[in-house]
Amino acid sequence: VYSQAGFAVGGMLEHGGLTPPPTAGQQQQQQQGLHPGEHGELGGHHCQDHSDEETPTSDELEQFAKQFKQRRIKLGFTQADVGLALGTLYGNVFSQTTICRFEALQLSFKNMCKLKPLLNKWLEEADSSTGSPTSIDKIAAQGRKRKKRTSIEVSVKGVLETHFLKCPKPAAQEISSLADSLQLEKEVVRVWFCNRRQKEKRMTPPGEQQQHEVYAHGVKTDTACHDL
Amino acid sequence: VYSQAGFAVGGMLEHGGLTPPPTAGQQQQQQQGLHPGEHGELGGHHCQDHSDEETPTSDELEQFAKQFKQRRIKLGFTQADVGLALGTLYGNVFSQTTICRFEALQLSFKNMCKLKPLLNKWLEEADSSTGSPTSIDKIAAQGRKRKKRTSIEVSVKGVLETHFLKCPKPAAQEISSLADSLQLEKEVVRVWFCNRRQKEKRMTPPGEQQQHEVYAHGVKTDTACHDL
DNA sequence: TGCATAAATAATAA
DNA sequence: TTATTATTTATGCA
Repeated sequence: VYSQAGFAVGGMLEHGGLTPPPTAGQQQQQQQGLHPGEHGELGGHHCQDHSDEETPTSDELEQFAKQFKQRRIKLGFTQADVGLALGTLYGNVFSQTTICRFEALQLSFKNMCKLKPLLNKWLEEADSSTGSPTSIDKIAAQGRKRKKRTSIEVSVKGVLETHFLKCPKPAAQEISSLADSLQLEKEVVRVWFCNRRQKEKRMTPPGEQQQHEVYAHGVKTDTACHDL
Repeated sequence: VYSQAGFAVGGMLEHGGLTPPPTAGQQQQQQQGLHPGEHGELGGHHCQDHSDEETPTSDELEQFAKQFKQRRIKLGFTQADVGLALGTLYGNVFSQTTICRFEALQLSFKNMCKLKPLLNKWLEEADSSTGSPTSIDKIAAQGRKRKKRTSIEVSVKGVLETHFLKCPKPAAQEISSLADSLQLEKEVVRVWFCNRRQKEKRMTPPGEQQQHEVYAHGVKTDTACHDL
């Protein structure tokens, strides 16, 4: 295992993990505070994948975790898949729970560090051997009768959500173009809206409405959501 | 508290960072990513795009403004949203008017140049992190966190269990009254039954009775349990 | 740490 | 559309 260079990290990332202290937590703006350290790293010098076999910084871990999740989803694996794969691949099985916690940065720093290289390795493998029976592809599965559950990326979800707010019931054509721009099957988008509407209905009745809506364009527009 | 990992901003590379799947995808893979026939320079998918820091030409500005607008819309943000976001993100708030003028190229050249990098940054961020609690997406109403896991008391569980045995699939109304008498949210009860049925299914097939030819679709013997 | 299960959500059935 | 199922993710707790 990896010896920790002198690193007095104790119960770091307890709950909020690496999340910085809730600066002036009033309002939902609490996420704003984290700017002191991130600044201009944007899309800059991260071309090469993490080659940190050494103790990474919290930031790196954060970055990695996020990236990891993104790619895992994109590749179509579940947390459980990964946990299992780690077992068959490197001898250490992990529960879905653990993978979940890793992605959410809810493990101890030490733990995160220990897991990172393994996951990174898995990622590389999964990434390159998409399709080859090497090991990971349990995807093969069997003749699924049911369509494999699509995993929609967070960012994409955001877009959908936004659209929903503007127009909860888009016309077929709108769905088409939306699906097109998001590179999703039209059917997937259609279903998403169906489910979203259902959810809305389930949530609404309980009276309680969100109180402060940050400068919402709150005009609960009628129905005709034209445009585009 | 569940302030789920805040994740630093960082312009995570959408999919250009790690090894691009060279395989001839045989997997349904729904390619997330750049939109087909559109531009190809926005978003931080490059390792080095310093080109934005320097004085752009009028043409570049025009191009950018156009693309910006397009993507802003696609992402579902209003000009006002952007203006505000710039404030919370980088310290400079701008009015909707300004953003509008930017998009319409109605600002002075100098002004345009000053704004461009900020907007570009915003775009990258919005593009890659829609959904993560970064900041921008607050707007996308994505602010709904996961409900805190309800803890059902043993005694209450007992009651539920009993009911389940009598009727594993209660109607909405029954759920309501049950929830009412147990002082639980209706939704919680509904979900409980859902999960309970799931569990039943998992447990029922004693042992591994996976195989066995195609038996005509299960005889949905169950039905509403109208007996109260 | 992981099990058991609550909650969330994509896909289906009716 | 509504009702449910099937699958996944996230947590309380031991």
